[in-house]
Amino acid sequence: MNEKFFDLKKEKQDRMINGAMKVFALNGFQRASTDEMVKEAGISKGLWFHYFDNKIGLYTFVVDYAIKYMNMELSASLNADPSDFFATTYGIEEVKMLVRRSYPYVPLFLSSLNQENSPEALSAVGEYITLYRDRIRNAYEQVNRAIFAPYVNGDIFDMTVSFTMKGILEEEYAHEVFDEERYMNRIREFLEQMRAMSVITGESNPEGRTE
Amino acid sequence: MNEKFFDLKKEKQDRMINGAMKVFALNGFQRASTDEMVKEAGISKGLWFHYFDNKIGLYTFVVDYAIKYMNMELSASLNADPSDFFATTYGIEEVKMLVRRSYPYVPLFLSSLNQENSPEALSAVGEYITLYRDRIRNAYEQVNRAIFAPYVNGDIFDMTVSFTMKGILEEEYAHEVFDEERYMNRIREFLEQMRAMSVITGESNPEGRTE
Amino acid sequence: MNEKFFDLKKEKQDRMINGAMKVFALNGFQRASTDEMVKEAGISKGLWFHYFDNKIGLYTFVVDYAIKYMNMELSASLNADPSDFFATTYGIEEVKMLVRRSYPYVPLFLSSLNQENSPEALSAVGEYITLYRDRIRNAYEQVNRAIFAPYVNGDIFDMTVSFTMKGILEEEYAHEVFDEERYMNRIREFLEQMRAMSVITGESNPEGRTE
Amino acid sequence: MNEKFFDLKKEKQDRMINGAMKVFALNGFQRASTDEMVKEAGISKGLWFHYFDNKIGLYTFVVDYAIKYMNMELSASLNADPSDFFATTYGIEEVKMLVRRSYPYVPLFLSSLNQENSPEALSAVGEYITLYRDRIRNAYEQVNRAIFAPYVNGDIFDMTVSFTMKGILEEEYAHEVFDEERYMNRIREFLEQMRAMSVITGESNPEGRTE
DNA sequence: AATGAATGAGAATTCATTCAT
DNA sequence: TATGAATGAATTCTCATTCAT
Repeated sequence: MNEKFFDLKKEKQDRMINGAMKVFALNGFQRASTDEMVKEAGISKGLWFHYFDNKIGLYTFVVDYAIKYMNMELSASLNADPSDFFATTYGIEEVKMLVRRSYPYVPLFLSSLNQENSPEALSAVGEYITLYRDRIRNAYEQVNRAIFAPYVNGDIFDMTVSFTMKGILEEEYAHEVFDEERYMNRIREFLEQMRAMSVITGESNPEGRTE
Repeated sequence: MNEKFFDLKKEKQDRMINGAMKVFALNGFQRASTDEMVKEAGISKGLWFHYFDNKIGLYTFVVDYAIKYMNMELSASLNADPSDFFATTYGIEEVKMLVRRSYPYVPLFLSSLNQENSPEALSAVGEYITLYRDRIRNAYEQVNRAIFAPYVNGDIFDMTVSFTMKGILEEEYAHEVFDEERYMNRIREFLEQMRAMSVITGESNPEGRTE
Repeated sequence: MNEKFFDLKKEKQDRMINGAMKVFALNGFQRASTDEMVKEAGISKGLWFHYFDNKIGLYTFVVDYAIKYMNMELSASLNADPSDFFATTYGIEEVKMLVRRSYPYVPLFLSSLNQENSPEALSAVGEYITLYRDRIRNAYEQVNRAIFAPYVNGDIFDMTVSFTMKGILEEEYAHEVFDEERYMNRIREFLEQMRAMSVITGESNPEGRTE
Repeated sequence: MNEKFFDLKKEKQDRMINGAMKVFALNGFQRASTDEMVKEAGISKGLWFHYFDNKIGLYTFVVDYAIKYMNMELSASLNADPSDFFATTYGIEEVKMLVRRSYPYVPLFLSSLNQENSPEALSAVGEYITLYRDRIRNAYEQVNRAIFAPYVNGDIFDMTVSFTMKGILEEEYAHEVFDEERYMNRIREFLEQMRAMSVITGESNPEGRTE
């Protein structure tokens, strides 16, 4: 990409980033149409290719940007009790909602990366995704897993939570408009049920910030 | 479509169906390329359009076929304890694996229908999908939900199970080759943990066929 | 072409000839569709190519056939006063209607040859058309042109008659069904007016058979 | 169509219009090949579809253009004695030759519209053709038909003239190059003979501008 | 002789990318 | 910097022709 992109007015940069992210998130790499992105961003096609050599270059940039921004906000704004699994999980979703204010499609876009199956896109993007996964893993590092009942396998539990939340996110994004409150309610209810099912009675951390 | 398709040798029919299903499942309706399907099936492009008028016609046919076949096998081969949630769920996955023997991409294809976002594809296919959802709902009708702990909300629980299993399925299909044993192991472990977390102690149906 | 065509039952031969002629007449050489011809004739595509090597071969055969048949009927059934221009002209149209009974599209097909602009078709067919033109010219050989007023140039007059009759023919064929009576009425009225305009007063052959 | 077409250099617009008109005129709507038009116009296929959404869109545009241009020139440059049938007819042909200087295929194209038999093309184009027919009819409104001999039926006469002139036009366009002088000579000779045959002796308007 | 399944070159159309202005 | 006209390879679909049965 052309570094001069960053000399553009922030507002224009963001229009371009949001346009690209939206179209990529909704269609995947291959099916995403340059014309549509350009229309979303309100700029010309020529300019697009002036800053980003080609579609894969733009994709790479946007992946990088989304992940760096998300990771940054995780570091800046995630302030849940780091020892509590559910508070942490809920807090991460809160951060996603925060990010949505500036970049409405970052959460869906990050989620869509898992389904990407264009080999070209995958090979261009693998290392960035690792950055995000590591950051998330890091957020869970101080989680106290002693609260869980003995029959709870951590890996399976984590997988259950992450697949389900991914499903909820995608369902909510499929609506005409994304209803943030409704989304957070669904997440909260889900997490509460998961806590009730997994935490040893009497120890179920009552201060867990999931509400 | 041209009804003479059914006069073809079964093996050729299946090559065509599998080719179409694979490419549709992996790419979605729009991005799926006729050329690729044709190559997968080892036939000529012309023949494709001899039997199916156009891409959407083929898609409709394949959706119909996948769902009818899956529903048929559910009726013929699902013989788990119908009152046990986990046995039923596991049994359905066993049926999917059975279907895979003849049509390797039916499970992924059915799962992919949820993500389809081409309006053309959706409007052509809506009613068929309902048939499948109804059949699945029907399988759960006799499930005894009294075994669940009072803090277990049925809708949230079902959603958790279905999103997670969808996730596992897609992850396994993303591997070079689909390892059936590994897939069923993951499903079993997951369901066992869900049972352990949700069923009232002492009633946890010890005969539940999830192994 | 394959001479064995003539061993087929006459009725089948004619179905094939009529089917081809109709589709060629209505669409021209290039646009004429093999499928349509085959459907019109009620036979299989394979058989078509069994008797006629390819489209141009069939076209050549049909042109040849139409012209030979038309010329034969001109010789057999044209019995107007050969010295009278209008009687002869009208008589030729009567022969066309006669031919229509067996081969409904011969008249239109012959007329369409003038508009053919596919180079391939033209080069394959030139000599046959000459046969027809010569036969028509021959029919006019004994016409007495002394009856025409001095300001009537024969070439221009002939051209006027032939272009106008071609136009009428095509207009009538454009109707849902070809109305023979109506067609012959239009021809008669036209020829009568032409006679009134061109023949020297007082000599206007009152027995001229144009009705 | 894309209105920006009109921002192109006039010369390029005309190359595109002429290319399309030529290929449509010679082949009819269906058989007309985009590749051929593109080659005629010396531009790329992509550009074609950048300005005109699809083949029928281009066809509609070209019909509209040809008719508006022809009607405009009829209003601007037809200055024959409006009461004289032959002068008016000849004048219209002069206007066609004038139009040919800018758009060589307009006359043939307009003539070809009568033979169009693609339903798609016909339904897209019906109203435009009416505009042209009305304009022509309008040109004949002041014609004095009292000069004609009593045996001359106006409808049959008009039909004779129009079919014959259509025939001459198409014959001349069938030559390698269109010889304007030769064409106008044929038209003049034809009209003179028609006048001699139809106008009452002694009144034959001697100033009629057909020479 | 007869069928129609099968083929592949060619048609219209889309879309990432380039380039003159 | 910014535009959008221009390109051509790829895509969906058609059709004359071939070939196994």
